[in-house]
Amino acid sequence: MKTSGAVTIKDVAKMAGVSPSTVSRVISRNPKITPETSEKVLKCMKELGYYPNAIARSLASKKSGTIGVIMPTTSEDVLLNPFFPEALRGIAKAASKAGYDLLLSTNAEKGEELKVIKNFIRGSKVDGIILMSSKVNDECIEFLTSLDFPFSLIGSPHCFSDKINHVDNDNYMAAYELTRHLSMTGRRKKIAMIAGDEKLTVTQKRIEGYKKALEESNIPFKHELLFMGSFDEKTGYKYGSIIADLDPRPDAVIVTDDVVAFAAVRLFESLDVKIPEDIAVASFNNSILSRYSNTPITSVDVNAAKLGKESMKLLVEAMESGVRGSKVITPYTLHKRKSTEG
Amino acid sequence: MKTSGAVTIKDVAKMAGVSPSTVSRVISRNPKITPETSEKVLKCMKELGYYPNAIARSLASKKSGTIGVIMPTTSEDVLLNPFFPEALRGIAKAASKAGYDLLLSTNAEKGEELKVIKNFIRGSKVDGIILMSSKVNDECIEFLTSLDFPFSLIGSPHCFSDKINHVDNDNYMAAYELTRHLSMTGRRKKIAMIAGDEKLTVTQKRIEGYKKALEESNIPFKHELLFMGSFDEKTGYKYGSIIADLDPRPDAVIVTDDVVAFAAVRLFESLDVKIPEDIAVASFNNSILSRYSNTPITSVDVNAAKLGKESMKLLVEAMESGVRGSKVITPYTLHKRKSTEG
DNA sequence: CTGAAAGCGCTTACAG
DNA sequence: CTGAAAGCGCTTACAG
Repeated sequence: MKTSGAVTIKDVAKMAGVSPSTVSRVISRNPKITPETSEKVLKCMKELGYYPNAIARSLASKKSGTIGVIMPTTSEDVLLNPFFPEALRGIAKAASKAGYDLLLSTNAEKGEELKVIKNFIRGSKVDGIILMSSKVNDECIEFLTSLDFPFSLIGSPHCFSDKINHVDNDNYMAAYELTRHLSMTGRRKKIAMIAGDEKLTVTQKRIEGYKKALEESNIPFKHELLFMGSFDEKTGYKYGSIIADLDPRPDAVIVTDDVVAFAAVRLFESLDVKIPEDIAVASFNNSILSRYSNTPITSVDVNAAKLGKESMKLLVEAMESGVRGSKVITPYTLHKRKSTEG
Repeated sequence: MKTSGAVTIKDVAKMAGVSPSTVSRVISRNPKITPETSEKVLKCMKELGYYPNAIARSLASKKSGTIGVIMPTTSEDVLLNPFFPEALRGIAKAASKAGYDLLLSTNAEKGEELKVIKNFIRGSKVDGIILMSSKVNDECIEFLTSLDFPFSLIGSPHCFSDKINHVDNDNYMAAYELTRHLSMTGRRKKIAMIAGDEKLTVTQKRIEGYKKALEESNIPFKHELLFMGSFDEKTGYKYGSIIADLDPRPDAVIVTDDVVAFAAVRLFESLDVKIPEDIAVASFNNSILSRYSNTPITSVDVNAAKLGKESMKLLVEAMESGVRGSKVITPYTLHKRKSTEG
């Protein structure tokens, strides 16, 4: 590691005529230092072009000033979907404000998250961790909880939610509202759902909200109208075509992500199934696709950047004040568009 | 920093009946260690649940095993555009393979990149740096070069390119080909261009390629048909409307990014300017928008993930073998779509 | 308010 | 092939 001249605390101390301890105290703004000495030392630091060695500092102080960010492994999630970059941006901004660096998980292989976390923590590389997605029975959550290591979660934990700092939208309500919107705008026959990976807690919440809304609309829930897929186009084409072929055909479908919804819409249109006349489509994430598609798609904006920002705030509280079990619910926004017009 | 038990090298040494030095050598796979001792030590490490402290290791060895990734500051660039997340993904995968962690720049404010870099380097936090975008007269490049600190650049440097490791597409050729494609499909009147920030080297290259193609097509270059904007929708609407109003109206426009192109296309269509009949549109980045827009847009895929991956490879060579001035040109792919049909 | 000393957990010439 | 010792550049009780 080049340190460009490698001016150390000793050099500064010598030049300022004080001890290294004093210089260290000046760096950490210890209030006991007299303004005069502080000023003197600061001047020498500037003159010598001194930068504290963060690594040495970490070792001595047991604090790294760094946050580990664990992204989901499957690259599709990250690439196709603006959610993760947006959330990451929110995290980065908040981290910068709070004075933390971000260490990214680079686990190329699926299911290596726990390994990465162990490496981060046991290697003393991070003071806290942000988990960017939330699975059912997540071994990472379990591990971090058992260690009482500071972390926060984007999404909702499957259990022990009163012990885990997390930030989420009210996905139950969001799905409920979306489904109700469909039934209120005249879709009362069959409302299908294309959901995501059932291991994700967000999937479960949305399914619950969907069911509840059906119930209140007196539309019976039917298993054969609930499809589980991934956050990709293929899922949209596949289930879109199945839905289009059903007899009687559903008059609405709620989809868990815009990319999927968009693919379904394209498929419907290719079959000359009209949107919203023949079938209404409502979705999540309010990506650029949903806004600007040929047929603009009704979508729920989950505000990923806000989720990221809040997760960082929670983490700071967890690290600095030992807070556990904080829960923040972030508002979502329903954007009604042509795809569900009544 | 919790280290969960905090088993150190000493504990392992004691248990194995060897010196800490030996344990250290086992960790770093020093070939001089006999297989027997190595095995014995390894067993003890496992038994004690020992994980090396990466921070301590960094301090002693002067190597951090982490790479600093400097993203551009303006959040728009990162959010609206799949380029950066995709490139980051490529970097992450390659980093993982090479055994490096990734430290992300979290500079919230514009123009803080140099500060972040200094902090990373002088704090000994990183062994190398990847610059994700390339400006003219970039003070970061200058600083890193003057320090001879290992780094690699995504994009092309403005000068000293034989001293700087970088990976780029042939943006000159890409713009040339795109423009030629327009003229070959019958657009011979006026071909406008909406380019990006003129401080970016990529902008300059693409303008050159555009000019060259015009020249070869015997279409005079006109300053008033070259517009400089940002990578956002506003730019597309703004210049799209100006272009639509020109008399005579250009019969084609080449745009530096899909988001911008898409906005322009929308604007044209709102004015009943037909695409591709009245005006052809060609663009860069091959995002989901360009593929699935109402009117699919011809676009150049720059293969951001590949750029990221290659930049990491270059950096590894720079760090481990002292390589400077390597240059990798990554292939692009031109996807011809309806927006430029002849 | 400041300094001397010990220590954070490793690595690495230097001996042997 | 292995060990003892010094050192990486800080921080932090402990004295005074």
